Formats: sequence, structure tokens, C-alpha cells
Amino acid sequence: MKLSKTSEYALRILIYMAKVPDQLYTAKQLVKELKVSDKYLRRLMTDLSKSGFIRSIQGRDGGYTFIKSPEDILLYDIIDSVEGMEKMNGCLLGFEKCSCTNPCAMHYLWVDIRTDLNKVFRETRLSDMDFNKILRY
Amino acid sequence: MKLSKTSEYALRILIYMAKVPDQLYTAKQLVKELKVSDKYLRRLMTDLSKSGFIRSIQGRDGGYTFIKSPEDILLYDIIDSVEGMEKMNGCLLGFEKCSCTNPCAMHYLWVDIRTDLNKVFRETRLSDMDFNKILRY
DNA sequence: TTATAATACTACCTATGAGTAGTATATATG
DNA sequence: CATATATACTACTCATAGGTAGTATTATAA
Repeated sequence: MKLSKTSEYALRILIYMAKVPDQLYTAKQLVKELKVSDKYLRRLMTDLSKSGFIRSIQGRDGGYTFIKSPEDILLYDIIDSVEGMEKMNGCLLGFEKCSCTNPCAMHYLWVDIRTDLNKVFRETRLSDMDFNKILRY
Repeated sequence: MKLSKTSEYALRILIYMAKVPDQLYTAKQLVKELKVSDKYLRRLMTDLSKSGFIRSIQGRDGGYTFIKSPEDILLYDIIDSVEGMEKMNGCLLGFEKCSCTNPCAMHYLWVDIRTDLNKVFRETRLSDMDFNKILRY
């Protein structure tokens, strides 16, 4: 009942970058600041590029920068692209056929929480972060 | 961002048993009703016995029955014994040192949700379930 | 055009959650 | 006491998330 490490990393990285969005960030710098293992971060950055949040610039003086404005990126989008948001929206007890018309014993309790959870992620933009708070490990 | 399958199974099983709490349930019967794989369910039942929710009766005419009243079992206790509840209560971004005095950029948003989440699990007893709802796969 | 400094890719390794197989142990009942 | 029918235990297998190593590719700038 927590985000995958990869989602944590993705959020850390993009929130960190969103503080000064127009800058170009090298993998080296992000690794140093955010303490994510080098190779794993690089692979994740490639994924985030393919997902359209950032773009990578190869070659000397390369790095990563936003291709989409942080104002247009929801936390939901990030988590969804990394680990899939459907996981979160299934039945708490794992019943395939659970729904409002055929609810499990936990259904309504769980739907309430789940709705709030989704709401937070769907309504929070990368630009809404409180950048005065800690952004590094 | 979901419960482990093992937690799902534990909840399914105990909620199912709580509908008629004084009965003795065999692994065979639970496997059939709840569609959890035989050997895995048996191992889980042993764990739940060791955790003090149920007790096992070996030998012919054996099975499992509650040793603790469903009224005294919180969903929190079950999940905690199976996968550990601390996991849920860490920083969303995975920062070790994140706290209210040294919050990350997501801290307060996350604390609110997390509190509600904990509340549901801490305040719901096994006896509070709506047993008219679906309890089997 | 060559050296340098960046990202991309392929193929592994490792730990863990989930599931399975086989055997040992317990006990009620004929 | 023997047998049938339960659970308990040990040790595997399998899939996947996370992490690592080495090499290839790209592009700037001297």
C-alpha cells in the first residue's frame, strides 16, 4: 500500500526539476541531488522522455528539460505512466467483479477513500508543489 | 499503490469467516469458496494462527476458527500483521527524513489522505462488515 | 576531425512476493 | 491400532521490480 520506488523517483525528479523548469538537467546532477542510483535514473529518464514529460538532448552539453509545462502535468499523469493508476482503482479485496452494483463488503468504505486519493493526484499539478519544502534526500 | 495479494487474501478469508464466526472452517472449504490457491492459503492460515486471530485444530475434523472475537479485530491489525502498516505511513516521495518539522513538497497533502486511510482501517472491525455484500470470488 | 561528455540500449544480476510439491505430524473414529 | 482426513513444515519454482555493467550512439567544441 504505497507507491512503487520508481514512482517515488519519478515524482522526486520531476518535482525537483519543476522548481526551475526552464533549466537543462544532466543525469549526473540529478543523481547527485536526489540519490537515485545512476543507471536506474537514466533508464527512468528515458521512459519519462518517451512519455512526453521531458525531452532528452544527447551529446556533449546534453541533458533533460521539460517539453510539457509543469502546469500541464498532473501527479496522476506521472504515476499513471510509471506504474499504472488502474492498480489503485481495483477492489480492495481483489474481487474482479466488485462494483457499485455488485459491491464487496468493503466497497463503499474503500470507494470513498479511493476517490479522495484520486482527487489529490488528479488535481495537483507539478507547478502546485511547495518548492520551499525539502526536494532532495 | 494497493494492498499485497496476501493482504487481500487475509481480508477475504477473515471477513468470510466472520459472517458465521463460531464455525470451524477447513482449508478445503475456504479454498473452494474464495478461490485462493490451496497451498498458499494453508500457509497464510498458519501465519494468521501465529498472529493470534484464529487457531488451528489439526487432525481429522480439524480446521480453523476464531480465537479472537471479530469485534476485537481491526482491519488495521490484519493488514499490519500480513504486510506491515509502516509501509503505508512513510513519505510519498520516499524521503527518509520527511516529517512535519521537515516536510517534503507533498507532505501535508499526503498526510491528510494517509490519516483518512489509517482511520478507515483503524476504526473498522471485522464485525462491522456488511455481510450481505459479496464475500466470495 | 578528433576528443570529450552527454544519453540510449542490451543484457544481465538480485531480492522478493506469489505459488507449488512432497513429506511429516496430529487426531477422531471404526 | 489402523486408517482417513485434517494441518505444518521444508524446500523448491516462477514472475517481476529494482539495480548494474558494458557498449553504442550522439553532438559540441577545440
